[in-house]
Amino acid sequence: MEAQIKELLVSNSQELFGQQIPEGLIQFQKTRKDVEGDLTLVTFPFVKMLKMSPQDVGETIGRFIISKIDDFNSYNVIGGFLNIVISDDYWLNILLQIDRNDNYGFSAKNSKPTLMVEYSSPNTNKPLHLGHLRNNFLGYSVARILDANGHNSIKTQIINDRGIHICKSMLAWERFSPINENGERENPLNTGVKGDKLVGKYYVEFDKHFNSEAKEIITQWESGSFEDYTDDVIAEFQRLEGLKEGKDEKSIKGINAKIKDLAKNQTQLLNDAKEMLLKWEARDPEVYLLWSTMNGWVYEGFAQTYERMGVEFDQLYYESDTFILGKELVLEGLEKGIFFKKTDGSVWIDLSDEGLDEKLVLRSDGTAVYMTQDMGTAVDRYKDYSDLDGIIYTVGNEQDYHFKVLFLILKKLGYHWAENCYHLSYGMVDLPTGRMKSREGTVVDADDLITEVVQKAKEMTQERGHIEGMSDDEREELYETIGLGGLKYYLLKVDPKKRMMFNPEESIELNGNTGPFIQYAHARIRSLISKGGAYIIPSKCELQSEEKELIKLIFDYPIVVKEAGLGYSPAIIANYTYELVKSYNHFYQSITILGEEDLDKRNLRLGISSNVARIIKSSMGLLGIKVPERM
RNA sequence: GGCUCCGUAGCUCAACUGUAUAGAGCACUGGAUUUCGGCUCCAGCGGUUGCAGGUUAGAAUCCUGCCGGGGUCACCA
Repeated sequence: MEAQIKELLVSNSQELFGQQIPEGLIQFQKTRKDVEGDLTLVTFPFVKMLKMSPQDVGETIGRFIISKIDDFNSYNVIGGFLNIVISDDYWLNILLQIDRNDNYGFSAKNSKPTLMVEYSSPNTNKPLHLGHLRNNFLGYSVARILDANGHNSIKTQIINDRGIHICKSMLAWERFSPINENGERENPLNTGVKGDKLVGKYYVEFDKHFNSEAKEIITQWESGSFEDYTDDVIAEFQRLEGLKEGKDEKSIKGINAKIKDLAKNQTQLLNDAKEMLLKWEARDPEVYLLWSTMNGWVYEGFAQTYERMGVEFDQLYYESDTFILGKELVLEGLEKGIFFKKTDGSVWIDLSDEGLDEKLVLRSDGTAVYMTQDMGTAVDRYKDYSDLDGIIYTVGNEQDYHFKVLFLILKKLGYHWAENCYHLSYGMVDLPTGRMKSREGTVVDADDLITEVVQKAKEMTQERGHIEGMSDDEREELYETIGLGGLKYYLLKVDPKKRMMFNPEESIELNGNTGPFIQYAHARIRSLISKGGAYIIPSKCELQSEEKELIKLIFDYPIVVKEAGLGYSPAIIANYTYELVKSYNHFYQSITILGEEDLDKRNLRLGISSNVARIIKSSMGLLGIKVPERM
């Protein structure tokens, strides 16, 4: 429609305005709700060139296109806005076409390049928390949105299964886990504790011992006892102590933190963990067995959580596999002169030309860091999928710098596809009390939260839901659908890029801009449809404003899907669906459907309702949210 | 401190690539059911879009400065 007007104006501009007008001048926008019209042309841009008032431009164009295009009924000009009213027949025809289109809103499958979406990628030594929920829901939804746009998405994650942090939990388990009467140490089976939670417990355990050992060392130093420590360390401690002289409380706090770091580095425990990492990289059988056993527990625990969350992965990557390739890439880059080696043997890249600084890519002891394995992983993925066009990394915005560097390194290594790598950087989830802090015990556990919202959904549904005649299994499934629907919607409705506030009470609300509100609308329409029976959309029928409003919204769906894909933003879908539902509820409240005696009108309203329900189901599906038939 | 992101109603969030009177939800106040599912709908209340300049016919949006907040600048991941 817009293209048609543009064409018409450009080709007739001599006749209309006595001069050629550039196409760029013709700008459309949506008509305001309180103004009559279906499409609005902005006339301000013409004013300067044509030396006409915005109103006159509007009148001229309005008169002209009304005479040329049959579907245009009338127009009005308000200031610099030309509002065009399109005929009811046109909208009816649109609805008819949409109704017939089974794949409405979606592009043809595999019509666009293959893209990989990485999300989740948790540490294997901590259970999943609220932040991971945003990450998982986001990544999974983006993958579905990309599929809807015709891409072939490969959902993946990188399992952080190696590194010093893993060795910490392993060491702690080996040292501090109690032995039961059967001579076994704690495991998920003999404790009944979920695997990821158990390993997480030992990571915390490590930290406890680690800190107390460091404290002892500081006490020792402060009492003037320095045997067992190198001159460097002693000198550094004394330098830091000296710095405290005459400083305010805040600075002293900072210096004390540095002293603590220094002491931590002297602990036996950390040394042992480091040694374990070296052994692991050398594939020491004993360490390897412990490692694979404990990781197995974690995976088992995570799998349960993913299952309940309703997310899945097509392909997994393990750092324990890719870090070696990363190391090879470092050697390669070293030969090419992209990286350089410091005297202690550590390898770096100098990015000062790019306005960044030097970045470590390999430790002096030859072990890999995060960057090393991320390089390896990326290259590995392109090896595995020859048609892979790009990778979308769903990772929090605290890693903006990391990805900037990673993509730059890949580019410097000569991988042209680095340009198609995109960091889907999302904001942190804050609690009303502030940021989640493990030390302060404010971390919201994913499993607990899900259980809580499902429980709440159960209470609410038992109170006022329509669940008579449902089996127990069906009921349980419904509670999951509503609880998780609310949680997902709550986390996805906000622009991913933005930091957001998680209010536990609000997240289980059922009114207003919430998942259950939308789910309810769907269930209500489905109930209506089943009572109303089949319908045929009439080719002629006068439209009421509520009906036309809905057809226009339905008509917007494909554009919304496209925009959500281009912006990697489920929030665009969520906000659209909410608008649609609000508009439908208004319609439902003010217009009789089944009681309507005029068959055409009844059919039309059923047709609109049916398509609204279909889009709710489809769009919520893109968010990974199920919608029930009854609730 | 350098780099970077953000400041919109009491609170949580919208506002496409600049455009008409900056919109929703929650909260608060008042209404609606001879009706198809009231987890609904309607109305009211609530704003100097952090501040000050600039660009533009037009700025929440673009530019500059300031104020306030987050993130990051690890041989952590």
